[in-house]
Order: sequence, then structure tokens, then C-alpha cells
Amino acid sequence: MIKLSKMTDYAVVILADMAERQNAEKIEQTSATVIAQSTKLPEPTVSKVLKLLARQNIINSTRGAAGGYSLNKAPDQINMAHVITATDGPIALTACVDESTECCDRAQNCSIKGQWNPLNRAMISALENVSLSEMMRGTR
Amino acid sequence: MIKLSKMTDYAVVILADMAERQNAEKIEQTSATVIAQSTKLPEPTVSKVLKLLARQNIINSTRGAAGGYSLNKAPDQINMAHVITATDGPIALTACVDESTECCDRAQNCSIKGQWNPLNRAMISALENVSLSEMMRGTR
DNA sequence: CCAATTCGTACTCTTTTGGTACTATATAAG
DNA sequence: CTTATATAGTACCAAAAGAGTACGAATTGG
Repeated sequence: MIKLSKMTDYAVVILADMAERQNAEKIEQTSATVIAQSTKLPEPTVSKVLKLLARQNIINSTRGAAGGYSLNKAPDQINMAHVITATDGPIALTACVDESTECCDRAQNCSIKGQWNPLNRAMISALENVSLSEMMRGTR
Repeated sequence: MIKLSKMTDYAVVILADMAERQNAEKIEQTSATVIAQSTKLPEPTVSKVLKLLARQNIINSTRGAAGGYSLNKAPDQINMAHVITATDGPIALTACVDESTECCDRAQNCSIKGQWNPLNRAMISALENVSLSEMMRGTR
């Protein structure tokens, strides 16, 4: 079944938690420990996800004592394509797309070589059109 | 990385092969053996994929001697959402979606419960808008 | 009846994913 | 300057999913 990884699932929960906190408490930096307690997720996993998000500049990280993480954009400026790319890597619906050197070992027989791109573009744009704030609608 | 399974990849290649053959030779039934030779794919795998496609009524199967498979619809009536469902199972972007009983073991803490559905609908409709004949454009 | 062909199930091997642990690095406070 | 508190990076292991194969059952035409 086509499905997102749990990492992406966690990422959305974590981002939603951060967005709520920043909106409610005007706190700039939040540590991984606090987020883990708030979301009830295991801390090492939370830490891993936060690291991935920081690497893509979706969130900001500050080292040292009193450090932590903070959102880099408003929730409605964060789209799902970006989040998924951070946690799962590039969005490509088949192995043929990202390997420019050769389609596959049967390239000479592959009658649809390179024809996956329209499908990929359709999917990516569908994901880009969903923002974090839309995912948070209906939150208590 | 989000990606389709090889089964889906094979399915499209096989369907394209069948479509070309039916269009060129006016042959109704084609055996798994012939398709395997034509696509250069291993026969057991081809057989497996054909079975999956037949189960979803994308293609027709006829048993017995002189039996085989044939397309059930015109290539432009076969969309990718249907094919992917046949080979990979239901399209759902998170484990939360298909389990109606409970979201996950942290449901009480999950602030975005049920909010994946808009994303799923966007993806499915993107996949429905790509037909097999569109995938075959540019074929030699 | 016999040959050809699909159907269904089960099994094994490989790859990916999820989760954890450990060490290094950076920063603020005393 | 030292220490406490954070993040950063890497590596590792167990569990799950995926890919491929094999074998027997069922069906149909000659």
C-alpha cells in the first residue's frame, strides 16, 4: 500500500504542537524534551524528526543551554510536500525518475520510459496545495 | 522515499504491451508466457501482476487451453489510481486512515486525527486524472 | 483423457524502516 | 573558565514489508 512513513506522521504532529505553543505562549525556543512530553512521543524519535525538519529549514534550531527549536514560517506557509521531502526524501513515484543515468536494467525494452513525470508532477502539486494549518483544522 | 512498488511499474509496462498488441494484431487473448517474452520480464512475476489486475477487473482472464488475458477497457479509460490500487492496495497516506476503530495508540493526544483525508483525496484525484494512454505517449 | 493455461497459497530472501544509543559540538550561566 | 544543557551526527540492531519463486488445484479445448 502506498503510504507515508511514521516519521512524516510524527512530523505533522510535532509541527502542530509547535504551532499551537508558539501561538498560545509566545515562546520562541522549545526543547525536544518538552515537545516529547507534550506529544507523548518517545524523545529519541522526536529528536530525530526535529533534526530532519531543521535540515530542510522548516524549523530553526538553536544550540546550547536554553536552546531549542522554533518554526521558521507561519503554519499556512508550510506545505506537505516540503514536510514529506524532509522526512521521507524526494517524492518520486518510481525508481526510474531520479536515476538520470539509466531508467532500469531493462531500459531498452521499457516502452514507457520517462513517462512517469506527469504523474509525479500531479502528485507533488497536490501535496504542495495542502498546508500545515489546513491539517490542523478541527483541532480542539 | 515515497515511491510506487515495482509491481506497479511492471503493471504499467504489461498493460502498455497488451494495449499495443490488441491495437496492432487484433488478438483477443494473450497468455502470460507471451507477455513475459515480449516485455523481457520474468514469467512468474508477470503472472502475478496479471492476476492482480484481473482481480480488479482491469483485464479479463480466460482459463484453459487457448486461454489468456485481454484488456477490459480502452487504454484511455484505465486510470492510474485503479492500477495502483490493484497492485499496491488502497491508496492511503497514513495508517490512521484505513483503521476505523482507532486512529493510533496515541489517539487521545493526536491533535490532527482524521485530518489526513483532504490530503488523500487530493492525491487520489491526481492519480485518477492520468490514464494509461497518457502514460504511453511518446512510445516508439 | 490429455495438454495448456490460469488461480491460489505458501515460502524464502532481501531491502527498507523504525527505534535507540553513543559521541561530538555549541552556548549560556555562574 | 568551567559546567550544565542543548542540538548534530553517526552507527547499529530488530522488526516489517517487498520481491521473487515454487508447487499444486482448477478449468477448458482438442
